[in-house]
Amino acid sequence: MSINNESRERLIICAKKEFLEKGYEKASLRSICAEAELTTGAVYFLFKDKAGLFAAVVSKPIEELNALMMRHLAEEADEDPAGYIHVPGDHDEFAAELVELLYKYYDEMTILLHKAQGSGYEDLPDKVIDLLEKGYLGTAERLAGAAPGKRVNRYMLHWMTHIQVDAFIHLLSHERDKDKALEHIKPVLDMLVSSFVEYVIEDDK
Amino acid sequence: MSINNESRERLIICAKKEFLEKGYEKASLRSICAEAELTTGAVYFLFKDKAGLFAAVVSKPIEELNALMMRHLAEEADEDPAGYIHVPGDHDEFAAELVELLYKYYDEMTILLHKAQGSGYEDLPDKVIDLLEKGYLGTAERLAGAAPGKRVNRYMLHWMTHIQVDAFIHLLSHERDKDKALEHIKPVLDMLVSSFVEYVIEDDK
Amino acid sequence: MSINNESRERLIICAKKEFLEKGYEKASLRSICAEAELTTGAVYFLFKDKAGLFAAVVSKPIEELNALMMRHLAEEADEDPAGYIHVPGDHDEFAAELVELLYKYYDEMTILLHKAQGSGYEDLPDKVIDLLEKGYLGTAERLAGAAPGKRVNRYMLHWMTHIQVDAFIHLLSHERDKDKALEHIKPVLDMLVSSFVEYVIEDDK
Amino acid sequence: MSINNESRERLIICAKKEFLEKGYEKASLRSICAEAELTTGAVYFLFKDKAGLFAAVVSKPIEELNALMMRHLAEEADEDPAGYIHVPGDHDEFAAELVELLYKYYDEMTILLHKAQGSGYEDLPDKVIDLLEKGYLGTAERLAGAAPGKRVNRYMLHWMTHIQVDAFIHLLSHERDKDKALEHIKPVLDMLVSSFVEYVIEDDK
DNA sequence: TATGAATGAGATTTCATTCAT
DNA sequence: CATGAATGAAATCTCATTCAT
Repeated sequence: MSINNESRERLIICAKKEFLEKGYEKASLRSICAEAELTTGAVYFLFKDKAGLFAAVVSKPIEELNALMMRHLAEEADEDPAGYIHVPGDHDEFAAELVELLYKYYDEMTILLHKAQGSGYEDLPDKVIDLLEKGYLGTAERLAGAAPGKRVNRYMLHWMTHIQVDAFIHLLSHERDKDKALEHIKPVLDMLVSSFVEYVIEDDK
Repeated sequence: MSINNESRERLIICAKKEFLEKGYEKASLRSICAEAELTTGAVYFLFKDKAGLFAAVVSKPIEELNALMMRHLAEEADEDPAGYIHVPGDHDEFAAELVELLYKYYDEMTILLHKAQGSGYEDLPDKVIDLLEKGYLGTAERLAGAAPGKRVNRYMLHWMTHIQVDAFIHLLSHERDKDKALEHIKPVLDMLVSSFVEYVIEDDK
Repeated sequence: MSINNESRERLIICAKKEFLEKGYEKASLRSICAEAELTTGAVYFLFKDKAGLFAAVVSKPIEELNALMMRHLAEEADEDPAGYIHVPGDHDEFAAELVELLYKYYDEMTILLHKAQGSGYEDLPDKVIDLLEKGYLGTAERLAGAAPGKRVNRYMLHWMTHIQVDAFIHLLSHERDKDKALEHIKPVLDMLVSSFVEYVIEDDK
Repeated sequence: MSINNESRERLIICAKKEFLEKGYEKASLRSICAEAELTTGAVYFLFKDKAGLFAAVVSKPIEELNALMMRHLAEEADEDPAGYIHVPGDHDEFAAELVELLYKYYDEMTILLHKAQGSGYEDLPDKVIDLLEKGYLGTAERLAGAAPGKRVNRYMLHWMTHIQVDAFIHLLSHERDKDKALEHIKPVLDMLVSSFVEYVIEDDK
């Protein structure tokens, strides 16, 4: 890209710190710039505005997260519905990749999850949930279709998708160590997968 | 004394609206007062400051919530551990009361859950989780103690308490109708209670 | 006076404290009234306004001080000019009375001297100096008139009156104990009286 | 850099005027900025805050005053104690320099002496007195040591230092013309120097 | 006598943003 | 590529004062 990435990067690092401490709205461009030994004008030259600076901090993690989600969803669509018969450890691979990503961008994820109010990115979890829910809906319908007298409970589908996402958010908020995180997430996923079939697919009427 | 609470109440109503729209920090005393047709000075006379006004909006709901939690916890402590063997519909009574309360103070609860950043009340869910977790730990230990070769998985205990609380938050955020909410919450609770025994109580080592 | 002096007096006591701590301008009627367990309205009923409350705190000490000054000046006017020939201990009597008064109203005097900015009483020392200077001018002129080739240096007269007053202010600011104060003031007065003759009465041309 | 100090200087000039009129606390940034045809934000950019603006007004005079004091004290320390035997006109040189400085910064000095309450600079005279007193204590002790049966009266030392400083404050407050001021101060200094030896050095017990 | 309610004006400060250079 | 200067709007809060009751 540009020749002098130095100021840009210094600004991103300092912004990350400030956003993490104070949240998007309370973060002060002045403080960020003072820390980066630049003036506020530089932000407007390099990033257009405060929102642009925030985007520069979080966009790469978001893109990688999106890519991972899409791959996960595509794989799930290819799967045989029978695969949803619960086998403990099923989703370990995806979970491992996700955890890897989440902890690689620990600060950025923390900002996105807890410090993004007012930034236009505050609804990332909701977006992820929507995305996943659509994918899971296909699976659930195939499952329900294959069993007579069954149908999908849409509220439970949404909620279970929600707590699945929440499980990772919770993990990130409560466990700073990646390896311990991987240990924690296993029974959680088992529970989620097993409950999915039992509570999302309900008796017709 | 204060027979004439009119201004006070007008202020609370307008504040509720503003907090709901903009969140605690972005809420403007000026706007609130303009809407209530009073000057900002009136806020400082009637409530001490912005925080005091916020407290006036949310304190009653919080107190009632706390009282309900305490009662719930006390009842649970009295229960026979055998009671935890899952019978669908088990916790319906408590759930019903809780839903009743949550929807009675729908706006206030929404504010507390999503719009309280910076107010000193932002950690209400965490506090509730802590409270419940302590109560549930007792139950879980009695359960584990009664079964040989079992022990409590503390991370799962915390997480399951977390998603239980989250279940109600989710409900409030996604379903405006109280009766539908009651329908939604039933299978959720069933799942929670049943999974609790299975995943919180794990094999020793 | 009025039947119920209680509120009035409580207000005066609390006001004295507040003025002493914060000075006239920074003193807050609200704080004073809160401390006195009354409302601000009471001040306006009992004292007209903030200035009136201040006056109520300081007027008695001022009156007594004025009375003492007048007496001192009258006595001095009666004196034989020869009396100004310096005899150490000369003015001890007046000094003792003044010190007595100053320390009887220690708080009030402190307020008047250091905490009265903005109250309309900030120039008390100047007024006292003016008063004394007029009296001393008579004495000085009689003295100069009695000695050929001598005249009064007006600037020195003013300055010496100034430091005489200042001597008492200084005393009050640096010595809380009345008896020690009386010890300190003696050589000061000796110096002042002796220098008076020497420097206020100068050679003609 | 700052070739364009225009706003900064306009602000300082207007601030000086406002502080002189109303004192530090009552001075209004709004008024200052309105007069300077700038917004209050400019003050916060150019000086950090109200205190910073005040400092910008008075810091140079203070530094020069301090430098002069130090030089005076250093010279005095070098002097032969015998030098204290009173020769009228002794200290004229120092006095002349001091008066020069005081009248060069007439407005700033007036602000510092009478309008600085609340600014953190209100105790300038006390600081000067402390500084001088320490220097004079050395002189007084050498003097007392050289004469058998004599000792230093600390209260008189402090008070005489106080009135020395006060003499210049008095001068500044009562005489706007520098040359007349120089005339006035001469006999004052004579009196001070001569009384110093007589009243600060007292008989032992 | 005194209260409780409210005003209205003012205070300092902070912020994102702009723009000529 | 970045600075330095400045804006303008908004923020919370504090105060002396008033007045019907």
